[in-house]
Amino acid sequence: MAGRPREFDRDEALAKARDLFWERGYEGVSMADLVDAMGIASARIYAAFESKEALFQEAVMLYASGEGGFATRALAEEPNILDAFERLLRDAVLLYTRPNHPYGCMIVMAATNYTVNNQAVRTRLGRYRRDRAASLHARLQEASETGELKPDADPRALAEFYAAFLHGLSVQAADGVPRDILLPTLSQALLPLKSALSKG
Amino acid sequence: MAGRPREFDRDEALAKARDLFWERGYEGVSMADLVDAMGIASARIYAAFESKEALFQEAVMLYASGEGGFATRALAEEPNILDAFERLLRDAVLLYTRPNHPYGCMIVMAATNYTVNNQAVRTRLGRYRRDRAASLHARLQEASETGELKPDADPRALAEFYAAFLHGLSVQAADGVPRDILLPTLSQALLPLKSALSKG
DNA sequence: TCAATTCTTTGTCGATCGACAAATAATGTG
DNA sequence: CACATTATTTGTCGATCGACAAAGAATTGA
Repeated sequence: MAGRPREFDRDEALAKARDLFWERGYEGVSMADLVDAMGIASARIYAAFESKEALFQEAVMLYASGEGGFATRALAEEPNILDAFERLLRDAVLLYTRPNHPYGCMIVMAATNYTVNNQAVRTRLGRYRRDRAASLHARLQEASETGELKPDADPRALAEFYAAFLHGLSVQAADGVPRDILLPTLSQALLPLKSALSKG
Repeated sequence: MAGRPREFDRDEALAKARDLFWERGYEGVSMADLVDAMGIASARIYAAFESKEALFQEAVMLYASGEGGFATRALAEEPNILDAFERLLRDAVLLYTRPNHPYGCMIVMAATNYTVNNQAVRTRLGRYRRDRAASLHARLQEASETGELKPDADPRALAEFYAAFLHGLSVQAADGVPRDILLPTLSQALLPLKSALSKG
């Protein structure tokens, strides 16, 4: 276990790949683009990351465990469900409209188009999106069972409503809708949850 | 002004191209795919439609003036704003989850990823999406001025909220979320408008 | 009938796609 | 030191991309 040491910073290179995929999507980024952005020859990329698809996959995981994990964090850390959703939505807008970063959510934007070869890439991101909807549902279901929500509240409908809204925020942001336009939509978006609360 | 008559049905061929672009997006469809789906040689496609980009453009216009025009129709035909938005959202879900058709909205799905060459395609669809948001805004603004909405209602925030939700519905549908899951989210989504109504 | 026009057939073009082979260089270990 | 191991350099591979050139076929109008 020795060998010549790697001369570039693997994490740095991965972050640059993530940003490029985030902005243009899997198929919008060519190996030549990656060579330019990462600053290393293609053979080195293959040696370090195996393939374009594996590199993309790792870049998505970096995103999901970093900035992209805001939903998981808000749901886990906020005991009050309204606080959780307020924070979650606010963090989403702030991330999707962050200056000097690609607009929108990487997991929503990076693989909606797909050639036949790359259907697997799209399907996997779709699964991530469904996972997020499922975690919203789980939190709302829990709130329903603990009495945080009214007995007649519909956790599933609320979950899919917020999942849809989150995905839509990403499209809006990617289209250049600015932060100060998107933030005021959140008080609208929170009304369904508020009217499902027991003490509201 | 004569010449050999065209042997294939141009409208039929265009509709097939629309369906393919709808399902896989601009860059997800190659000329070879179009040749297969439309059943005509590539030189004939170029003779009839000029280029892949022009064909895509025309396919988008076909979609927008057909099934994709549900929002325009609902806003124009329903005098009551709540009726308009109820119908608009319902039509969206029905279209996006229509059996034997691609899922989701063509204008939302067909060009979110883009290589540098095709940035123009993406930008144009983004403009269409902004136009739809603008038409929602116009209708809400009108409702505000005629007193259909409360004086303190925020037409812009409502418009961007519904634009985002519509875009999100498309992502959800494209991920395979079924119609009977998406329809119950609409009563949630209508709450913000209902609470902005004057007589509510 | 023939000239002008338009469509269809056939084949191919240069560019780019993702991916790798082979040779060389740099490390730790024995 | 020699050796095994891993990284880098350099060049290139076959496949596919969108696009079109050239020639033949079918139509209308003169």
